[in-house]
Amino acid sequence: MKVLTKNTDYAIRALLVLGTHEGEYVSARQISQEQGIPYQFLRRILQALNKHGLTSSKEGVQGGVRLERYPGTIKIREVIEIFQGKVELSECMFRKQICSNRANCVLRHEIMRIEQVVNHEFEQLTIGKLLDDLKVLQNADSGGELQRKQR
Amino acid sequence: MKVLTKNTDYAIRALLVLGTHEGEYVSARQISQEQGIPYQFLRRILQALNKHGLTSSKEGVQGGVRLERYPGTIKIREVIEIFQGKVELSECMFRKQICSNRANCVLRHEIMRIEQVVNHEFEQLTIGKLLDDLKVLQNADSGGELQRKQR
DNA sequence: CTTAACTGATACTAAATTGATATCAGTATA
DNA sequence: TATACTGATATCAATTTAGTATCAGTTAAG
Repeated sequence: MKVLTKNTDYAIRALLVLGTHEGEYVSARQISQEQGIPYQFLRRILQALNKHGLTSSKEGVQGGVRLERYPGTIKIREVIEIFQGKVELSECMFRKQICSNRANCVLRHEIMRIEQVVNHEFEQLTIGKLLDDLKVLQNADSGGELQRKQR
Repeated sequence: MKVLTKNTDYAIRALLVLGTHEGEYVSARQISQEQGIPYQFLRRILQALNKHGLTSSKEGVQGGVRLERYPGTIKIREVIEIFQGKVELSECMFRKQICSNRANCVLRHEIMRIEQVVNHEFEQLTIGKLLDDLKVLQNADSGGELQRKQR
């Protein structure tokens, strides 16, 4: 049971790359190469991030994509919702159906509580937080793909 | 993004029905009707629960399925794992790949922390807990499918 | 001792989702 | 004006999900 899809995965990684180049345009090609993300797949992901205002783009030579918001304000929850919709543990039965059955009500209550716990975690985690963690790692050890690209 | 599939959903509901008839065999047909679960689909689910020892079955007339464990010991996490495998937020990249990329390491660390939070919740929640909640509801209000069947 | 109510075990199908690729048009810079 | 870019889609294969169907065997009840 895999909760996060490739879309979300790649989006987060792309945002991390952009976060290490704040203010600069970075091309899809470069992100693709740095992170090993299939180019065309990544392009669609970046277009979605653009549409949702997380990033903006510049066409033409020397164009690319850049962050439009401070990394600390970009919640992982948002990213997940762009590509996978709202996190719901069991949407069909517990949410959409009229709760005609007490068993469903019970389940719904507990399930929704867990749902809130999960959402809270994804709400607290931001691209900024991940970038901070990255910096700590880079100071402790000089390896790492993102850092090398900063040279 | 729906985390729990129908398999898990139906399995939990079937276990709740069985929990209200502890020790007795209940037929797939009856559970199907009570909970509105497609009969053949439910049969496969019950066979899986049998194979994993949560229930046992008796063939022939007056046969059916019954709980083999105390409801309080049946964790929702187990049920999920039977039908959806282990809860992993992002298995492919963060877990299976060698962590050659610092960004992945960072993600993995945070993702695994959240993963633990989620797993802890599903570990704490048991069929017994849900049955207790059910009883509280039934004492407060005489509606409810499961209760009616107990007459 | 036969019928009917059951489970065991699978095989099959349709639809949705996921991951990935391809194409063509337009834009900006060197 | 060639080239390095994005915008916008269209298409595709593999997998997963939800659901259906079938046939064989078992047991209780009449």
